[in-house]
Amino acid sequence: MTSAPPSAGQVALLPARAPRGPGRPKDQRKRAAIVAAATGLFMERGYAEVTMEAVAAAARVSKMTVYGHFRDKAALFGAVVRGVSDQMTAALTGLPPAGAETDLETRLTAVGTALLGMILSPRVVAMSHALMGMLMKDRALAAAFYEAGPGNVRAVLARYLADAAAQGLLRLDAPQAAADDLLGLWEGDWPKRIALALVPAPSAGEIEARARRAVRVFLRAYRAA
Amino acid sequence: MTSAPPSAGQVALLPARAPRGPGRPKDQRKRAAIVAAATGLFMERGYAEVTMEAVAAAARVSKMTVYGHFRDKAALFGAVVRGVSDQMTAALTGLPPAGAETDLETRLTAVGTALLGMILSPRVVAMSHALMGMLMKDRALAAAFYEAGPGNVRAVLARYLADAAAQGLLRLDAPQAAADDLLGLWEGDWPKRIALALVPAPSAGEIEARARRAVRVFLRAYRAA
DNA sequence: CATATATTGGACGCGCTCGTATAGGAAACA
DNA sequence: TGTTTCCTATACGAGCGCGTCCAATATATG
Repeated sequence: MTSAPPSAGQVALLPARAPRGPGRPKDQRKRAAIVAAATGLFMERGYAEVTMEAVAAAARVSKMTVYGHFRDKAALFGAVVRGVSDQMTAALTGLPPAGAETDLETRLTAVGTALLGMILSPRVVAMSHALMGMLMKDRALAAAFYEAGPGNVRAVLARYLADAAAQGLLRLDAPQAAADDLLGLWEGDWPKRIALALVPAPSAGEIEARARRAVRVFLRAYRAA
Repeated sequence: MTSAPPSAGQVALLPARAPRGPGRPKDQRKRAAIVAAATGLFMERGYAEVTMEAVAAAARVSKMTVYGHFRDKAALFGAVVRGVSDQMTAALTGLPPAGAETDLETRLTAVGTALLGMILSPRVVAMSHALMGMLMKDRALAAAFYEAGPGNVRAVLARYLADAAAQGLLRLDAPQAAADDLLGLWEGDWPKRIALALVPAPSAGEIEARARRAVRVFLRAYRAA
């Protein structure tokens, strides 16, 4: 097949085993460089359009080194997915200023601004699209990624809203559904339009304006009476 | 390149010129069969994963006939995009029961149910994803498709909401933005989860329930006081 | 009927990419 | 120092899909 669906074999983790053998150990920085280069390329071109030679060149490494670290293209892609998932979770856990000292509208706007700042970057949009393209062929990996990525965002946001409801700031039946609604309002069809390059990359100001507007609409529907 | 980005050359329209030359004219039914087969295949597999031979076989036609109707793979894809766009517009123009005799909530729920019934079909989800994959490489074609597809949906819905506002049923500043909100609430991240096969194809009941819930939230935010 | 074009089926060249093989040099252990 | 393993560079086999060529046949027009 010209561009086979990656079954994305077992991902080789970075700190797997200590270099306990004799002889020269594998250079983990080269490995990181390979993953970084592959991530960038997969992000902006998609799986099929990226050749292993291009990855090697971008990582300034011999192609054989790439195959030394990863059995095949699918395994490399698996490592990329893993890395992106980890990045997503890490980026989000630090975000929400859980304190209730400031206005809920202000806090939600801040969260939305940060989130959209990540999600609406053209590179990230392109990547998540390419990513989904491959994940659609591997349900197990897809589930793992969704849990670590979008699913985690949903869960964190749902907890956040549930807390606010517990404090009497919101009136909502299902936090999960409300989180869905807020995310839907935040995103709209901007990802589509950005992916198709119908609009330029949104500025920080535009992003904050969109986050704020969506929060206002959301609160009109969910604010406690 | 193994799977080149389709620049999607000029699309050959169906009723272009009458068969005014001497000799045997091209069989337009074969052409239609080719486009239909290609649409189905591109929908469920994506551009790179579909071979011209597969298209020919699915259309029960010789490969040479395919190349007789379309210069190359990109041109065939362009025809597919064109056809899908036309289908979308056609399907939507007949939808909204513009009469104001029934409840606005009921009417919007009906529109949303019909829309989601189209959009959330796993085949359509997969197709729109594959479609975007190629369109991301051809801005002109992307714009044309967006205008005919999602953009048109937005525009129609915005007009619909503006009408309702003119009748005093809604209170909204920007119909376009409100339409965005409603669409965002309708979709949520269901397309993502369906694309990744994390949830089975939604039943008609689930679709209507989702449409109704989203409309209720929307109206809480936008209903006239 | 004569003519021009469409369609078929098979075969094939071309270019591309994956993944492997090989050999020499580099770097980390003991 | 010696040994083991890694890294590089290059070449190469194998497979695959695009697009073309060809000879034979079918089907429309004038």
